[in-house]
Amino acid sequence: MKLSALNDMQQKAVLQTEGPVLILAGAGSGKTRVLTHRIAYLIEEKGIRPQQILAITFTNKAAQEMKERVEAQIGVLCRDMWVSTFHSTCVRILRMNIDKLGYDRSFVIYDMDDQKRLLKECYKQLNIDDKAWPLASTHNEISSSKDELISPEEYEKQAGADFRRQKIAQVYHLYQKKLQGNNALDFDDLIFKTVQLFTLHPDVLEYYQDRFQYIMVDEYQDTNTSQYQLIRLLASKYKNLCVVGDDDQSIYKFRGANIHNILDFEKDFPKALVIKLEQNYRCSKSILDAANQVISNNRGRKAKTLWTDNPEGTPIQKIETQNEYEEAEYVAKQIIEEIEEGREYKHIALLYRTNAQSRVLEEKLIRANIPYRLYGGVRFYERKEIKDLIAYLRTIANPSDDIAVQRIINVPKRGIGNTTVDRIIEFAHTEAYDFFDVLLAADEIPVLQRAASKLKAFANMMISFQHQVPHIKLVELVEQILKDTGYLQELERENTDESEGRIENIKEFISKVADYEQSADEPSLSGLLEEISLVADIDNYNEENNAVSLMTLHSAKGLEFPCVFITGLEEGLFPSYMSIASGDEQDIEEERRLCYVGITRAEQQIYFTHARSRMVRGNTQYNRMSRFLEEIPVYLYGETEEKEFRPTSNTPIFQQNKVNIPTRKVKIDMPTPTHFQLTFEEGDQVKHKKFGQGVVLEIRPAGADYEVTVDFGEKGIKKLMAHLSKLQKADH
DNA sequence: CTCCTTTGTCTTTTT
DNA sequence: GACAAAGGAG
Repeated sequence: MKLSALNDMQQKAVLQTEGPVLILAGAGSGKTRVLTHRIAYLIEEKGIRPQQILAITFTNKAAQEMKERVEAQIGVLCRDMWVSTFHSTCVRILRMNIDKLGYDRSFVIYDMDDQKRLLKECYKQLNIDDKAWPLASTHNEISSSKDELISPEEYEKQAGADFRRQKIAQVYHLYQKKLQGNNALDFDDLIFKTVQLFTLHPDVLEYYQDRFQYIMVDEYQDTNTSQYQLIRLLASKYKNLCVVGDDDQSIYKFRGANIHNILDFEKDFPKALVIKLEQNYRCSKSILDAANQVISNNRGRKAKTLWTDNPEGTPIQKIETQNEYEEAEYVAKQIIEEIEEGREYKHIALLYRTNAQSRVLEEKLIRANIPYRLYGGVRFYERKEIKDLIAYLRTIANPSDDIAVQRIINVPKRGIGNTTVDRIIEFAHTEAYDFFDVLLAADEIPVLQRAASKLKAFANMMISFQHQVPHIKLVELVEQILKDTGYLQELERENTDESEGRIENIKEFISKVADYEQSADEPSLSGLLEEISLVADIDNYNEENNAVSLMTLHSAKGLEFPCVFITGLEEGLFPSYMSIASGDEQDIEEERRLCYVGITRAEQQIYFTHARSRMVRGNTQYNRMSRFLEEIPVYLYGETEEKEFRPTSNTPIFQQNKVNIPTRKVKIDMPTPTHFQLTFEEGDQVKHKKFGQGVVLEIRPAGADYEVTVDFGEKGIKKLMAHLSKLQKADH
């Protein structure tokens, strides 16, 4: 086995196979290489069997790559080696054992949307007003409690006399009861229930301890308490635990990530060997310097200095524009320049803090005929038509899944309205039936008499699908559903751009099902559903596809690109308004780490852009340049510190052509009028819905719209966006 | 029961 | 601006 390709520290990390090891791996320091070599070394030199190894990665994509790399290196397939994410690992364990916790082994996994629906149901049943108790915050509280391994009972105990927390405890209880009744787990349950399984059933724990004698965890800085406990339990017998992480890249606090897991590793595992990988192989010197300068403003870090032998490289670029449209135009123009100088599309990434920022960028890329691919945002499996189809599949796989049944009971329309559905829920609840069972017994229930025939027809159709499952292929099942329910027919009848897009998506879904059926070891309906619920969008990242990548800074973690644009570097956007307003320096520090992650994605070239004004949620904001850019010393920006970009009115690249986006249909509503036609001028009388009639004092262009100052007399002088507020010219 | 319009809230980030 | 929920008409 060749270790000569590794530096001293990397070799040390590979060779120390026994006992607890903490690898502090700076950005671009070759940690993936270390991990794959380590696994290969375990198998080849130490004679460890692949099935004794468990490696946890952050994404499915990373897992797959790591496995392939190991297999390529040792020339043997390792089918029994578990390389996967926390969630997938837990699902695998639970599928074998969850009956011990009173669930059925064919449980389904609820995504965010399902979770919210179920919560809403709880609200209804408990008579809780979602105005006074925002759904999102309740959901958040329950989710983070689960991350902290706090059960409903425990939560209630801790709530004490606190009214708010008592109320949430009530919801949490019911929510959990309903999940179990639907034979469903949410994301957080996957980990929580596995820990519970291990704590309540030591024999099961011991089985997995003996099986996984060598455990490795990547991106350890982003593990939360429940994940930590899971690993601690699994590793406690043999203690061959190797964790890899970088405290400077911890960016998932909002998801419960506990940075102390990595900061206190040596406390938890006293004899741990700590190895620091400090040589960066990825970034040019300028880029790394910039990143180091930014992150040096954080306190409470593990001491380390990331350095590189790489050349200085080209200076980093900082560009200011008037607004987000010009920012996007600059980016598009600059991408074209990069391409002309020989860069490939797939080597360019466009990063931003919030998903909402992608729209304007997409628009300009399309006009400039630049192929791109969008990751995140509205995910493929979250689209209405896809979720509908999945709900059908879920109903077939698990009729107890009330949320799925309710989603599709009247999609497409079969004359089963809200009133009927409410009555079914009511009845199911008082008599403790599954929603689906009520459908079958509808004609015996007085309040459902009128709808009974429709309900039974629906239920029978689902049952007949169920009977078919063992005999036909999954693809055929999906096609059968589309046909028998009339779903496809209805879309075809609509015949709009939108419905066409939906049909496209359905076709893509079918081909994904076919892919699954071909590639899976033992394809099954529940296996398909599981895969669907656990894939992240980034898992579909594909090098083959020669297109610019657009994604949030969070999604970019673990990836690298020769050329990176980070857009929207403005106070209030990045760092986010929330982190500034909280007044907690720790929140700013998390944003700064996110910035650090962003910068260190770049190998050769990085561009920072910020806009003086930007539309956020319908109104224009004026933001100062981000503090993070102030933290980068001037000399790194090259000769000209700040450049300003001014588009010329007829920049040739922005033709109105649409471009075909290769694989995924991206939802964009084009074209957005660049020049909104005003029907009035200064001095005219205009009408407004709320304020009535007024006189136009001033008109200023702002993005695609105009900012108009109007004197509404006693209602005051207002600044309005002409298009947005639908200002109309009025006669006297 | 369905379709259409209006209203209000919202967003940081995601397995 | 986007989307869901609520309200009103047929």
